[in-house]
Amino acid sequence: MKVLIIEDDPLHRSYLNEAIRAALPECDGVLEAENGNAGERLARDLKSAHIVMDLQMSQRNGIEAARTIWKERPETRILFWSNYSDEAYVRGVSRIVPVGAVYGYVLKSASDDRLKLALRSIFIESQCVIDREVRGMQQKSLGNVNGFTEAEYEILIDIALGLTDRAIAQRRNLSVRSVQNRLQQLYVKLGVYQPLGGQDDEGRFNLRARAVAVAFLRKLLNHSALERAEADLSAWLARQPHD
Amino acid sequence: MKVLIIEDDPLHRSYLNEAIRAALPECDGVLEAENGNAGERLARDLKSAHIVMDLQMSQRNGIEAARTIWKERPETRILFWSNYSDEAYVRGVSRIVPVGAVYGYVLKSASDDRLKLALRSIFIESQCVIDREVRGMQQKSLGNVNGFTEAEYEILIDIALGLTDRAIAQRRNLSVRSVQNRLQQLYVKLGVYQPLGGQDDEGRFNLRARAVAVAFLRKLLNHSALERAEADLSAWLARQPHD
DNA sequence: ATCTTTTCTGCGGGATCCCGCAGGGTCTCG
DNA sequence: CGAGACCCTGCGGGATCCCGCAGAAAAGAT
Repeated sequence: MKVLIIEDDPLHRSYLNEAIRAALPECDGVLEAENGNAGERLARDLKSAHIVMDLQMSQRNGIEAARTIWKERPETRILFWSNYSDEAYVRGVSRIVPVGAVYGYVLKSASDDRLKLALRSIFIESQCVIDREVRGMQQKSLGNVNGFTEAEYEILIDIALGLTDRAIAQRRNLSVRSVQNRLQQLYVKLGVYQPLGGQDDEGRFNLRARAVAVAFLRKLLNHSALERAEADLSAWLARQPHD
Repeated sequence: MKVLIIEDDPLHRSYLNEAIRAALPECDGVLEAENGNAGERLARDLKSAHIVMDLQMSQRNGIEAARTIWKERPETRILFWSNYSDEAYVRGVSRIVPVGAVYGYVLKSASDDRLKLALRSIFIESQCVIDREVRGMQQKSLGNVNGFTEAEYEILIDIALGLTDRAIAQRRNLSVRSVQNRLQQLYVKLGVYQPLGGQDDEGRFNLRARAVAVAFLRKLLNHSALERAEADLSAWLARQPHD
């Protein structure tokens, strides 16, 4: 059994290496990659790898790497080991995990023991391990309580990218008016909507831009989510003949 | 001589601790704080501390901490030790460094020796040390070559926060038209402006929203910059009587 | 099959945004 | 002093956005 580490911070890499050797004595080889690209390559070469990776790497974001790895080999087991439990990350991960796949998500702030336990659970006992905090985020995200529909999240991304209503309608196969409906819905859920009564900060905010701002502040969006979205967008634009 | 470490990652903290003891034998005490708040408190208690800190901490952002520390004791020497050289960070730091202050900015990806050398330069020889990469960012940022004026940066932040033209005008003491002028300027510099000729992706983008998106993608803006801006904004809103 | 709920859609109008045009300030340089 | 460069400002108009209203279509429920 071999384990592949994908992590760009050297300190964290060597810490992980040690933890893996300690927690998994049956493991007979630990490989390291310092970014998503190298990680994908190594994962492709290895027959069936067990992977521990960071999200948020400079070269190629962890979620992208995981997506292509899982696309080629859906049975690969991946433990995400991240600093944050931003909704953007959690949503990004649960969007790409294949059905029935074994994976984990533990925070770097977790204790030594928790990490080792997660390693054993996932790689030996084939059991998913999701940190409490991350799990909470998932629930809040997927349950409709204070949670965002896939449609709402989608349109949030579209305006964050700077698309016009018309472009969004075209991209999502909707009428312009429907796009605007979803926008209104989004504004309400983000607490950005301005009831006409309050003369207080009337007209201070541009709803569209404000929605993006609070989404960022609430970590519903983050840099890597935006990068992924931008990549998707330009792929779509290239596929688009002309208007 | 005592040194204060402000850094939220335990691994990096202990690594720093070791590096400091190795590089500065004349140092007779190393204190650690795991977030900005605790760091500020410790800095206040110590007579005259030398500080090494991370930007990007969860509780209270490094730039905020540095600002209050320097406000109380401008002669404090601070070495910023960060993962990134985002323009947003570099600009944030150089905006708050007091005149004549001794400080440093080195990346975590730098070698062991570079870090130790920086420690000695700053704390012993009173000499500023700025990483090449960061320095490059500074130049590009401050020089007008592909760089952004303070005014442009300011308005970028305002639209990123979601303010309307009118609100911006009010806040910055300008007419609405002037705000719009600056916006146009900004659009041009961000490469977002759409010359009327090109029928290609005509009308695909909402310039205002798109500008914010590319600013984020180019790391001209990041989460912590937005957080600071939001705090400033709400302070200003509170100070505002009513329109 | 019928009723209900949700979502999609067109219409229309007021507010906002984007920006060309033109006039009036300040500052510098010759 | 005038010429030039720069920024600020008002005006006006076309495009876009925000959203109430109401009918049509789709998805579920009884």
